[in-house]
Amino acid sequence: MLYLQVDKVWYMHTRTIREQLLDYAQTLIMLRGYNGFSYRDLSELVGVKTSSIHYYFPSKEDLVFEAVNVYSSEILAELYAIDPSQPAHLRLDRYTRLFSKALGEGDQICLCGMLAADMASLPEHVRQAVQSFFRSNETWLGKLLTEGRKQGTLVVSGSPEAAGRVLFASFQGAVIASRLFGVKTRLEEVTQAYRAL
Amino acid sequence: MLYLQVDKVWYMHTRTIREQLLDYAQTLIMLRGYNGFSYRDLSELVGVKTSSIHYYFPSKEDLVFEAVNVYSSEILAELYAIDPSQPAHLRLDRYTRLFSKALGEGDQICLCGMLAADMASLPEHVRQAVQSFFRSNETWLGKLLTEGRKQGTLVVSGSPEAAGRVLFASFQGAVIASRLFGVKTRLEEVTQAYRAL
DNA sequence: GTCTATAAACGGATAGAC
DNA sequence: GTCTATCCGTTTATAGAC
Repeated sequence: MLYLQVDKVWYMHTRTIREQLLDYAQTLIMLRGYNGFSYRDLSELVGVKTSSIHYYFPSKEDLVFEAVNVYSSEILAELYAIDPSQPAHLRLDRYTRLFSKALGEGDQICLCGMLAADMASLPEHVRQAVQSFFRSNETWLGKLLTEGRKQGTLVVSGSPEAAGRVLFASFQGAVIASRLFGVKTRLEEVTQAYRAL
Repeated sequence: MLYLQVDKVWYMHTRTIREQLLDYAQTLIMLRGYNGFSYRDLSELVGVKTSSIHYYFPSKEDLVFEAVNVYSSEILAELYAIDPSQPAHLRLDRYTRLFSKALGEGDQICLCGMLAADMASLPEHVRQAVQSFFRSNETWLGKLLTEGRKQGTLVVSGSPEAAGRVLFASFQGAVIASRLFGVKTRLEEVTQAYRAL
């Protein structure tokens, strides 16, 4: 739920049409990918005509660009909100739970993982937004692994940068496999593989 | 190149229309996903009308089902052809090179990884074919890691089954990231992360 | 802002001639 | 087997009234 300041007073805010459109667009991309949903799908979910959607997002590329930026901002905000003073292995558990939310009801995958798969259909500025999301996660995980090794709770080999990239790839692959097999355990198996005995 | 025995004689065989269709379908799926290509695309690539494609593959689901089965058979044949008497870490390098071929000219990802992302658009028997491919790879990698640990060349933690699943997920995620960033190093970083010092 | 109406191309699929 | 012709719903997008 969002709040808006108008005339120095805070009003509770029911989501605008624009917000609803972005929200459902995110869900549909995570479910079926960029080429797997249409303005008609959104139209039926939100209850406006497809021509009204073009008022907010002139083209589908505009819509997906804004959707990926909103998604990225929200996830990264949660990521950077993880208390850095916590032991590394506990922060890794927090990250795993954060990533698990992408699964939704078990039928979704990470929006940026999906768009990375659909990249051949997407314009350059969307690629850059997705790359930015990947890099932020990879860097964060790389630092986490370095501290975990120092603290003796996580097992890492090689450079922290490369290890962060590999770990993020594992999570992306794991969430895809998790949905494919209809199980929730795949993400935790990734975490488990990095835990020191 | 295929060879066919006709009247006790081996003739070199130019690919049939059917074979070309399956071949290009595989490429298009690896490029753009199930919802990202059409019978028209195939029609222009092979040089037959779209109605002729329906002669071989009545529906698009028939086409993708056969494509995933051909792809799976070919990759698994190469996988099982890897000499089991070789040291585990060398077999892992062979696997990495095998998986790298999915990248093509750098613009493709693994067909089964792509279809796993597109799974919400696909029928149940395609899901089972993709699951089967995942399981075969995961099992093979799990055994490999077990032997690598025994031989002291690979670093693994936890059960071999779970480790195989995590490693396969890493490869799937790595090939997606590899294409996203236009680099070829991501797959090797995965291998590197499992190598004992 | 939202609608109706419409455009123009594309989607998978079928019938029937050759 | 391959084609022409066609069906009919879908898709993204625009123009213009309200």
